[in-house]
Amino acid sequence: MENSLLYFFRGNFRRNRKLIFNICSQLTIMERNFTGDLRNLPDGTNVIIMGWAQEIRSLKNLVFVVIRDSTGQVQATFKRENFSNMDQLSTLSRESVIRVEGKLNLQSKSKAGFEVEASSINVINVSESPLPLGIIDPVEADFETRLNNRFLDLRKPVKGSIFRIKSSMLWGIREYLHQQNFIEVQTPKIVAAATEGGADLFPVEYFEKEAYLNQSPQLYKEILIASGIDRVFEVGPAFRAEEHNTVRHLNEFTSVDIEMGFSDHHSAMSMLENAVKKGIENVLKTNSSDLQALGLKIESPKVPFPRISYEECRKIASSNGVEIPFGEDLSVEALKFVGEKFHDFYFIVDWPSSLRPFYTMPKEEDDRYTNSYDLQYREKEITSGAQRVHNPDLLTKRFMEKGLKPENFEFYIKAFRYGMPPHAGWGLGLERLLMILLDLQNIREATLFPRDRTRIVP
RNA sequence: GCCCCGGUAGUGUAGUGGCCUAUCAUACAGGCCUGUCGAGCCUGUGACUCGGGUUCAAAUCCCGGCCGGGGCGCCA
Repeated sequence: MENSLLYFFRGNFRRNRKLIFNICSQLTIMERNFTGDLRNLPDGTNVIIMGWAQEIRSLKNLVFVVIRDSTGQVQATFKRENFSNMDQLSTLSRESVIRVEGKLNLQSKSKAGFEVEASSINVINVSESPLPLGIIDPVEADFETRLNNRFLDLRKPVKGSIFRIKSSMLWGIREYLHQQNFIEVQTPKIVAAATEGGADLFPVEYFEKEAYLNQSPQLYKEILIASGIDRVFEVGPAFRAEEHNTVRHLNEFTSVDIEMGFSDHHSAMSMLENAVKKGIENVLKTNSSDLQALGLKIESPKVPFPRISYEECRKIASSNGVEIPFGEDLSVEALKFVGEKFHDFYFIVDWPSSLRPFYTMPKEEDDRYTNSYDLQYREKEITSGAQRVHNPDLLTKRFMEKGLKPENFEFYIKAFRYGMPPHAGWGLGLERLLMILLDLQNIREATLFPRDRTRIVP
């Protein structure tokens, strides 16, 4: 890897020796101004802008170049009277990386009200043309074209906003969990056993053994409860080999998981609604310009979120003419009726045992139901959680009821035999939450490089 | 896994058997224009997913492949 990089530089060096000398000296000696800071500098300041040539408009004695960097954009004006090398600009292509030096003009006639009166330009790296995808073209490309050229797609400021928001939302959630004495952990993604059965796992060749990509950190975070760490959370990839083809499923997504010892589903739900609230509040605090760019007005959700039982949902569906037999999952159609009644966030609690995995704690008073919950936003499921079974005998029984062989999970059950506290937790789909927060129509919009039924490149 | 739909210049589209030498916009190349800012005007380059079939004639109809989109199921 390092060698190939070296050869790349050597090759380029030979071809563009002069250019590289030029760039290196500039990058190290000179400071760089961000376009987002220009407004606050004194008029006439000498500035250096580095970024992409977003737009080039040339008139006879005048060329305008709009430069975009990570903080915004600015127009650089080249006048024949104070810029000798106008011919240099005729070859400039859109999206080339450039460095422009000039004087800041805060009284400019441009619409932005400020511009840079350019005195020099260096083309640091040329962009080929035509572009596979226009950054500022009035026609929006198909999503497939955009994903195939994702690095260009992400140059559009609104696309960047999505991922800045994703980052601060996660930051807010992390901060909250830290305050609540959780520690962040990393568990294996290459595993031997299925979490909840073997159907939807990606097999991987692991030397002489068969292994899988983990669909959830569930078993490992429970084992950590037996380790005495007590409160853990993990942010990591989860892999599902389901052949779904929808706007809200990915085959690789980011799961935010927590598990807490000496705890039940009620305190886990409280932790969840507060984590979501803090994540959103951190977005409100840090991303006002991104939200503005996306044309969104968002409010912090009120906690606690409503709790609605599975049985109530069935009744709501039934009163709208949709019958869900006991023990069957609530269909999208049914959830739409529930979502009409409880918009925004709400919990569906007390799911039947038949719909929940083996590790879910049955209700003491009626074991047809469980101490489980889903966090919903209208008809969309964001999070699934529950109090877990902590008694090893009950756990073994539940394995068998689900048609799973307890001996395949010996490494897991063993952790329950030597003192396992009662515990509860949840797993939250980060992209789903972002999708809901930003009203994105496709979960792939909330993913830099989505992995779906057919896409593994780029 | 099931059902429905689509594939035309770099990008996005119009075109449902002959009027297609394939529309329009944008991008791209060249030219004009002293301040543009969705700049404007002129000129130019550039495309029917692949294979087979039907027909005097196929972008258009039929079959298959490949690629993609949407819905459901399942899930986060």
